[in-house]
Amino acid sequence: MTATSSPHTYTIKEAAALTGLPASTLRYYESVGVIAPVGRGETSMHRVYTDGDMNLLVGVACLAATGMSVSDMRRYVANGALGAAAADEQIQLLEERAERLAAEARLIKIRQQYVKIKIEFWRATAAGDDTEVARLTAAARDLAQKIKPVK
Amino acid sequence: MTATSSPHTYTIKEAAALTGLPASTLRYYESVGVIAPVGRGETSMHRVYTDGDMNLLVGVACLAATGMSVSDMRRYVANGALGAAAADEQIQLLEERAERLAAEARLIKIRQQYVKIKIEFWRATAAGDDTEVARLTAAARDLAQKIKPVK
DNA sequence: GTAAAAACTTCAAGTACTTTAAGTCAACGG
DNA sequence: CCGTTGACTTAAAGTACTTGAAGTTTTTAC
Repeated sequence: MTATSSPHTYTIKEAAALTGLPASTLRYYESVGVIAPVGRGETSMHRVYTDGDMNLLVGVACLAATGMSVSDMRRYVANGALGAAAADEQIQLLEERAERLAAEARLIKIRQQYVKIKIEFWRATAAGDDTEVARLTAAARDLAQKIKPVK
Repeated sequence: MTATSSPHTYTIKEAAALTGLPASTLRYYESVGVIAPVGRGETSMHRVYTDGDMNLLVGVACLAATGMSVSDMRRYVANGALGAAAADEQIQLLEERAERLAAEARLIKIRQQYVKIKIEFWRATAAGDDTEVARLTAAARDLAQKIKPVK
């Protein structure tokens, strides 16, 4: 490795591009304590993101994408600093995410079926095929019944 | 119940599941005038969604999914652009929605993998298995790369 | 039947960003 | 050196839901 360090740093714009989070959201997460205050430029007030910051932020972006709340993200990140001691709680937070994702996947399948039926419905409507329109309307209604067992 | 009539109506919960919009959002859209006030039960105050309401709402859900603002949705619906006469446009919207749902399903699978890896990561951390921790850290990073382009 | 549970209602307050306003700082052309 | 362009800063206001509380109604279970 060359020399002491490759202290590669990123501007907020680069950090936004790499995490997929808007710059405004990065500032927001910092302001509400999801992440610790980021370092600033010597002369300017501009935020300077390190590789370590970027690693953390990529993880935070993933959690945000699973719908984790800001307060849970705050907990999760704080626990991350604690290391192995907090493993149990981390696992619990993650298992809640897994459950939510599974439920979401089930609903998406139903919606895909529903959208498919509706496309056929509008084609039949445009074609003036009243019989088919009635059949598809009933099919859509049947799909509603499938929702109940999902609970 | 005798089969004299098939009312083809939906509760707010069914409407929510089929449109993909939460019940609270359906009420909200009604309150801010994106959709006209929905019919109510004879004896109760409960909303009763007809097939016509559902067709409109599915269209609205498509618009919402593409990030259209509430004020634009209001104007769009008021213009009748989501009426029965606009079957072609409905189909166009629904096909975009089908694509979006497919993309969402893919994304959810990736997120499920990410959460799974993170759970394993914390289990390995708790067990002090440094080799496994390193492997899972790398796996999480690889997966993060897959998520970026989708967003 | 009656009684508990689940689903619905409104309204107010909360959440998670997002945008806007007003200003600072750094780089480039003239 | 000076002006202008553009990225950055904070703070406050705005947007689009979301949740909670308190109270009906409908469904379920005995």
